Amino acid sequence: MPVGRPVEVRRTGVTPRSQGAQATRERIVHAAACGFDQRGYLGVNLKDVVDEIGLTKGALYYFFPSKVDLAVEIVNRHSAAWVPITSQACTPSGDPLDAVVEIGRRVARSLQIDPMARAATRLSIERHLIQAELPGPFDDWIAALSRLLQLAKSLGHIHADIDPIGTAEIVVAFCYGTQRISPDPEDQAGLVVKVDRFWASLLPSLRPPGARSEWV
Amino acid sequence: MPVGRPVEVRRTGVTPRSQGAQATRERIVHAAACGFDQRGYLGVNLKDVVDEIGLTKGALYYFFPSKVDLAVEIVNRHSAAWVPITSQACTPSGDPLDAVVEIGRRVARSLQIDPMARAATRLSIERHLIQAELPGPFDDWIAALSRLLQLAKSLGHIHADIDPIGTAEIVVAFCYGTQRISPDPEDQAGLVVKVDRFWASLLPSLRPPGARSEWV
Amino acid sequence: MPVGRPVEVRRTGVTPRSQGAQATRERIVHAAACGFDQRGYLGVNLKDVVDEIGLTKGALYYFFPSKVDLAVEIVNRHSAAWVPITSQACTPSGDPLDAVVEIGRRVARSLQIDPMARAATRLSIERHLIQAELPGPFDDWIAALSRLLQLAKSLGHIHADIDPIGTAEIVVAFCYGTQRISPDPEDQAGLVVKVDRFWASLLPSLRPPGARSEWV
Amino acid sequence: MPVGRPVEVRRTGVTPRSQGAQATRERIVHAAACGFDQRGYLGVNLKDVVDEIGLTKGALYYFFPSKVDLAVEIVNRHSAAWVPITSQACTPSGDPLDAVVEIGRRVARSLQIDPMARAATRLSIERHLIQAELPGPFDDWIAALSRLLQLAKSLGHIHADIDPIGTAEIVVAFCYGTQRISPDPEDQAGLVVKVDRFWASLLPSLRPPGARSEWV
DNA sequence: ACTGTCGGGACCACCCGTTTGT
DNA sequence: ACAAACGGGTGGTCCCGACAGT
Repeated sequence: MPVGRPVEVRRTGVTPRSQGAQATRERIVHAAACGFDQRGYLGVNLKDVVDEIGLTKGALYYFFPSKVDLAVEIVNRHSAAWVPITSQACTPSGDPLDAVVEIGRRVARSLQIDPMARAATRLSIERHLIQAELPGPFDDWIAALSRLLQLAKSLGHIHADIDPIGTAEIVVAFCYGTQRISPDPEDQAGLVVKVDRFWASLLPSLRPPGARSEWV
Repeated sequence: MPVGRPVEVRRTGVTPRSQGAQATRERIVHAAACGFDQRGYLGVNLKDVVDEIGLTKGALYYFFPSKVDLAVEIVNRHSAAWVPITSQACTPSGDPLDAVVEIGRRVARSLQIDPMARAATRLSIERHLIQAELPGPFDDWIAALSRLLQLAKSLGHIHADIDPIGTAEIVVAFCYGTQRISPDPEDQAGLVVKVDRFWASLLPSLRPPGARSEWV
Repeated sequence: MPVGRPVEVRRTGVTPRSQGAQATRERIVHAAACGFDQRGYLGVNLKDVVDEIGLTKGALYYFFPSKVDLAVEIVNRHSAAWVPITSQACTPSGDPLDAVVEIGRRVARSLQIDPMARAATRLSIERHLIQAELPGPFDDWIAALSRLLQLAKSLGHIHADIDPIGTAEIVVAFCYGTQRISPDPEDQAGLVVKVDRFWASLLPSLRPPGARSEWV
Repeated sequence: MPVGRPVEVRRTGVTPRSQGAQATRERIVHAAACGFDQRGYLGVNLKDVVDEIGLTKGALYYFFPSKVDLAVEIVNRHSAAWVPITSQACTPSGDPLDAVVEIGRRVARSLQIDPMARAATRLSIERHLIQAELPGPFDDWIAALSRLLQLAKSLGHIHADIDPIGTAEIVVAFCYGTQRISPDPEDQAGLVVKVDRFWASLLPSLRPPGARSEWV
């Protein structure tokens, strides 16, 4: 129910602060996302979130009726943001294997630079601790990869005995594991680099002899 | 009255009466480990742990003065248990690459069947939420893999341009990610299978042309 | 909804709504002071304090993040309240010995009628049980008395061989001991009377022959 | 060292450890008394007491069914120990005023060197925190002083308008206050000195003109 | 008789998500 | 949008007791 709000506000002047209200809401979501990313759902307490941005609990509650609503908003927002990433590369033109790699790079970059993306994936994985219906993590990503790999297989770009779903899961698991295993949470700069290295190791065994692309 | 200690009360001479106490302590550690594995450090509350095994907070306090002591015990116990796993395969005899794969299988099996191992790795990764000095996760595992890969490289069993440390990190990240990403925490039965599939995908690109082993 | 604040909600312009809040805070401090006075720091449990004034633990936590904060507030408040008592009588005009007696009477009256004063002195003395930097008890009182006695000595109002500091300590020790030794904590009505009796016994031996004042 | 336990031990040999048992009991009482003296009844926890003397809670519980029993034992032991102090000086021979002073010195010395005495007085004063029937503090001391002062008055050794009970209370209050007010609990070495100084200040105003004794 | 192991249960300070009035 | 207050926990502490060894 917090979502709706007609943003058209439009002059009036009666609600002079609703302009800054959206910004405030944004700041709340961002601060909460940083917390969720680093300490998880249970590790975040709302007092710290609002203290960090100079607000009070009342202000937070004005925008989000509860803590779970905050989590839901972050996850939903992330799902929406990832739709283009996982879908746009699925064009029939071009090598589907290149699309697979490209999607991986985009996801890695997103996780690397966007605390919201990291928070959303973490919240998805911790969703059994949150009393709300949250989507599983990486579902659409795995689906997109599977489709592309299947396509590549039918085109003969990868070995016939490759399991698309299994391979997709390998990729996703590696990516998530790499992000979470980092000893220093701030040192996630190398995620894209590591993903590239991963592909460099994996691709040769996917491709049948003779195939070649700009990767590796 | 607890459960039925199956142990035959062997008179080893070591603390005769502590037999039942040790069993109790074991039950506490096990229950706590299951909780930490599934819900993380913050997601576990001690009341539930002791309720589950029919004890009281007082009993728990007798064995573990605090929650962090429980976590530390679990992590230390796991570190000790993994030493043989990560070290014994490093014999000079045999293909080091086989040793790498074998270690991975053992680790995977350990994570698959042993809640303590899962709890310990999770606690290590969450160690910034726990005020105690906890070792980083998988440190020794990565070290062992790196050494073996370096050895394999010097023996010419893998490509000359393979980065041992980077590859080791890939393996570990994949393994951890696979374990954590599972939608159903109980359905971790497939971990070993997935790891095998992972190796099947990765090994061909590591080996130089002509090399062959019983794997793949 | 708590009780009925009797205060007439004067629109002084200073923090309009904090009117009731200040009153609540006052009630908390007062109830806590009564507890500390009668049962000491460890003898007070916060639940009883808030129950007594019809509040909840949350309300207390809003004003005082911890029990020690409550103690610190009480001690600080008392220190501030005693400054005029121990300093205002130090005027050059008049007999310094009269000032000494007068200060003693005021302190006694304060301890007799003000639970906060009693609580503060008790907390100061128990300060090694409280993890906070608390001032020692009666420090300023002893200092003021010493100064006055020194002055009286230099004026020849008391014997030349009187030790100002030692005498000041005697007075203070007597006063504190009398307050604490009372079998019935409620029957502290006689403190001023006892202090007067004390002075009646002590003064004659302080004064050199021939000196006289309105006391005794 | 307190009273005089019959040390003759009872040959037999059937209870070989009862020798050390009494010593153990003594050590418990002593350690507890030190704790009660410094931190009060509530400030002492039995675990620390037994840890300090290398025992376990079970051992303590064997000797003292509960914490209050420990306190009661200490208070009773002290009461017995003080009987000679407060009574022996009441002989008709000699100046009763000297006896008053002498009693004060003995009490002061006892409080100064004997943690058990300090603990007992403190426990007596805190007796409303302890669910047990404990005697009030200093009762017999005040009674003895009152009697002596009354005698001195009837003998004309002190002013006719001196109130024996009131003066006794002054002395006791001063003594207790001095002991408790010390900033450093270990620095109670000066108690006897301070008491002497107190008498030096007080005695001249008690004695009628012309009286004299070895004091002051 | 004396001592230690193991465990019970109540309580406490503190924390924190939430809500109301303004 | 904030100040004020709620209330249900949570981890931790501690006094105590039941036995089991010596």
